[in-house]
Amino acid sequence: MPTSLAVLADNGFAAAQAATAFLSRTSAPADRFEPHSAPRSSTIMPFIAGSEIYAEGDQAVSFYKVVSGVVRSCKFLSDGRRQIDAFYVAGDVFGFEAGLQHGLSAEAVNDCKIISFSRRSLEAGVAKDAGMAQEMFSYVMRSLERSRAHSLLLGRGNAAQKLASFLLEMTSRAPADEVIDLVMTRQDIADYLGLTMETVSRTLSQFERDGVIALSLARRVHLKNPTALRNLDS
Amino acid sequence: MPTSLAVLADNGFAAAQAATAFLSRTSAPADRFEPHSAPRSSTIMPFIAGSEIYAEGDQAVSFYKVVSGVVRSCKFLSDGRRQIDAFYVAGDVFGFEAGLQHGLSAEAVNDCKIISFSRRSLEAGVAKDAGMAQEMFSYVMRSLERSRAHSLLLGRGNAAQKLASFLLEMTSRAPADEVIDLVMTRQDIADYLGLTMETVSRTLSQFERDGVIALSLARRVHLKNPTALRNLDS
DNA sequence: CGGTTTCTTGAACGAGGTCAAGTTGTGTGG
DNA sequence: CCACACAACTTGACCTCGTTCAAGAAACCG
Repeated sequence: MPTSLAVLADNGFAAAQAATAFLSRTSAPADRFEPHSAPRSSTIMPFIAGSEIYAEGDQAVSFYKVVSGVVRSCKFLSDGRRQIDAFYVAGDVFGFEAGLQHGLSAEAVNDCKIISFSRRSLEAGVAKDAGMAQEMFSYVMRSLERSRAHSLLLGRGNAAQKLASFLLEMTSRAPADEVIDLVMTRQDIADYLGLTMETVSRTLSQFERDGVIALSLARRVHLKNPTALRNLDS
Repeated sequence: MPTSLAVLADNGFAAAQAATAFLSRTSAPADRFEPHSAPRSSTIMPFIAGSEIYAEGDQAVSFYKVVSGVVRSCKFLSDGRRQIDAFYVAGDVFGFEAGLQHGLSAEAVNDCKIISFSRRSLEAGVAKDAGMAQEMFSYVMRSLERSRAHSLLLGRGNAAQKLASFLLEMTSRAPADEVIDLVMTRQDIADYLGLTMETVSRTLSQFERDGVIALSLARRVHLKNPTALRNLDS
């Protein structure tokens, strides 16, 4: 197995496994961790909350993996609005591009650690090792699935459904069920769901009044009735 | 070059080219055609307007390429609504899945011809030939880019902006500029943009009143002022 | 603590949805 | 070739949900 993707593979993704997973099943468990040594082509970097990892239009010389913290990828519109495309948590890979430049910006939502991978060295490795291409492929397929799910979410009608989907998505990625610590602001959530901050706040308040959730802190959500959320989400 | 992707590669995508394109530039021109013989693993199939190519939940044993006509991929929601994820025209590849089953349905919008590729034979080829994996990769990257663009579109506010984006997207894929023959119904457009049929109709009428477009037939759009659309789209 | 950011809540407004006719277009059979 | 039927599209009137604008409350941080 090549070294340059060893870190990418740290959550149960040996290249050999990925080879069989290519186009067939990419649902490798994301919670298995194996020790590894960081290869030359990767660099671990800290980012403080709110700082920019890369900007729209930057040369896409690297791609990234979240070690800890949360990252948002987003686009700024000419009218000042912002659209968030995705949130990335520990284990997620982001920042691959078809073109030469990044089409979106990426920013640290809270303090986080990010591993960056040189795109050039990956390309070189890929030419030698089919397994590496397949591993990348599975990451891209996962991005594609998420992006499709996000499109579906945005197209679907009302605010309650969007927030139900959002909470369920966050739960599925959170360490514990029942309690989610949202790291992002209401504005972040709004920009992700195509709503306003106020509507997000109102809808969460309504969920609380209905006994579906409890908010011990503004960003700590207790799921009292996940089934109700799932019914909304449908 | 392996045979099983020869047809996939018919629009300027030799595997060798794709190898260099991997992760760097996938913007191969889609209008160059080279002669080829159909390999064993692919089958050309006609579909009549409205018929189903595959349904959500079907085993994803194949993926597909549009030869002629238009295909929509969509999801049916429990409340009876329908969300269209993408339209595919001649040259587009669709239907790859991370999992074992299709997450969306695909239907013929009008009469069309589709080439189907066996996923198994591709997997076998991929194990032998890195170039093939890279070629698939570039198709998936293109899907990812489109899906992201669609998310952005859906999140962005008003109906006029959505329709402007939609018309520009259709122009970019249409043979001639200035005149677009929309193949899909107003309902299809609505389900793609997260609007209602009525709003689509009203907005197009408004564009016509503003002299931005002309509608010689309901589905034939003449772009009188593309700049105005681009300004809306921003 | 005091200052600042984030979040919540209220009231009025408006874009888009809903419901309901009409109109245009298209294909089919007399 | 026309008449009829059916589907697709347009338009209008009303209503609803989410936005906007504005104020106040809560949480966070030096």
